[in-house]
Amino acid sequence: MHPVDHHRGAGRPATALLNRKRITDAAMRLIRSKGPDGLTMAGLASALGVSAAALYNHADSKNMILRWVEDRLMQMIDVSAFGEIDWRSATIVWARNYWRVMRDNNQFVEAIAKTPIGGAPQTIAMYEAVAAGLLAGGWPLERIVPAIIAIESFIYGSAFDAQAPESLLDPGELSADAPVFSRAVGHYRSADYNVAAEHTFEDGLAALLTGLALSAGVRG
Amino acid sequence: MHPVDHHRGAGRPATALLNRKRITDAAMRLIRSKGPDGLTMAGLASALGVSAAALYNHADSKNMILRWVEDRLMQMIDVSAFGEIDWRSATIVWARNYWRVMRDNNQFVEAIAKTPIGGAPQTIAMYEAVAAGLLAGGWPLERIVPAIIAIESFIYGSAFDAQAPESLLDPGELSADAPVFSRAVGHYRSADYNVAAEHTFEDGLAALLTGLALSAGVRG
DNA sequence: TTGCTAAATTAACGCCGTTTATTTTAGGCG
DNA sequence: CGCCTAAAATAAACGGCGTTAATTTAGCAA
Repeated sequence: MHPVDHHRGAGRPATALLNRKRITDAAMRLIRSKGPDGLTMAGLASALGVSAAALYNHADSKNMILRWVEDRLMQMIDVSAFGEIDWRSATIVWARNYWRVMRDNNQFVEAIAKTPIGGAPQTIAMYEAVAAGLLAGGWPLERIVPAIIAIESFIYGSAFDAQAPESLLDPGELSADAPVFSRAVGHYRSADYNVAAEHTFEDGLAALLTGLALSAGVRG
Repeated sequence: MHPVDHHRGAGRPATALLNRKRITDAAMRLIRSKGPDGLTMAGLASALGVSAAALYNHADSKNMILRWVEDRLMQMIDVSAFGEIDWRSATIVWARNYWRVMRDNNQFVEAIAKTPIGGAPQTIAMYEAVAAGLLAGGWPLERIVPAIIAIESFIYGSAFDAQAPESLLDPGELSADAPVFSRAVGHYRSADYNVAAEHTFEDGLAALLTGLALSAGVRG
C-alpha cells in the first residue's frame, strides 16, 4: 500500500532511524569496506538510508563519530593485567594487546590518526588503568604520561609498519639507486611477516621499557 | 610606469615564477606558520603570488608537494657516520639526528603522516646508507629491514613524547572517572621535558640496539 | 615565419563537512 | 483532550578544498 516505498518526506519519523550504535556500526562497516578515506558523511548517511544532515542531530561533527569508532577499538584492548602482575609484565601484556588490535584494524587506525585527539570514555578508562598500574608499580607521577605517550607512539609505529611491507617499495624502481636496501627489502618480504613483525615489536618494546624505567628511576 | 603594479594577466611570463625549490620553500613556510592543516593549494599559490592552477604546471598533486617536503626533511638527517665508525656508534648518531629533526619539525611530520606514503629519493637514500652500514657491520640481510623499522618506530615514538601535546586533555572533565590519570596529566604539564625526553631517547635507543643485535646474532 | 611547448590566468567542476530553514512526530502538562 | 516544546528527519544551500579545462602569452627551434 505504501506508494513508492522508498522516499520518506521531511519530518520526524514515528520511530527514530538513528542512534549512536547504528551510526558507529555503519561507520566501521564503511571504513572496513572502503578504506580509511571511505568514510564520508554523505556515504555514511546513504548507508543508513538517511540524509547527511540527519547525522548532525546525533553527532556534532565527523570527528565525534570517529571518536566513537576509536572508543570501540579501545574497548577491545585488555588492561586487566594491571593490578594482577608486576608493572613491567602488565605493561607488556597491555601493549601487546594494543598492538594486535591496531594491527588487525589498521584501516581504523589510519582514519583515527588523521583526527585531532579527543578523550573518549573508553580511551580515558584505558589510560586510567595503565596510569594506576604504573603508579602502583612505583612510577613517579610526572613520568607516567610521557611513558604512556612513548609506548603508544611506538605501538602505532610498529603496527603501521607491520602492515606496510606491501606498500613499502617497488623493488624495480629503486634497485639502481639503493642496491643494498632493495635486497634487504626482498629478504624481508619473503619471510613470514606476522611472526617477524611480532618479534620486532616484542624486542623493541622490551628495550623501550628498559630505557623508560631507567630514566624514570624505576626498577623492573 | 606599470599601471596598477599588481595584477598580471594570463599568459606565460618572461621569467618563470615557480620552480620546485620555491614551491617547497613556500610550502614549508606555510606549514610552519599555520600548522599541519595550513597548507592548501590556494594558500600556497597566493603566498607565491600566483594562481592555484599554476602549481599544477610543476606538481602533479598536493601529495607530490608533500613528498618534496618530506624529502627536504630527510635530507637534513646526517647519515655520514656510516662507513666511518662501527655500526652501533653510527646508528646512534644517525638515530639521534633523525630524532632531533622529527622533534624540531613536528608540524611537518604531522602533515606528511596524513598522506599516502611514497618513497621520495632522499628517503630511499637514507635507508640505503643505513642498510649498507648495517650490512658492513655484519648484519644478516633479512634482519636489516626489521631492525630499521623498530628503530624508526622508536624514534617516532620518542619524538612524539618530546613535544608536549598541549591539547591532551581537559583535567576538569575527567578527574571523576580517571583520578590517577588526571593527576598524572597535571604533573606532566608542569615539568621540563626537553632534557628528560632526550635522556629517555638515548637510554631507550641503547637498550633497543642491544636487544636487536642480540636477536639478530650480531655483536656490537 | 611558423609552429610547438612551457608557464601563467580565468573559470569551472565535483566532493566534502557543515549550517539553516522547514516539516513532522512524540511526549509531557494544563 | 488539546497544546506546546523538543526531537528527528528532509531539503537546500554554503564555503572551502583539490583538481581540471580552456585560454593566453612567451621563448625557442626548424
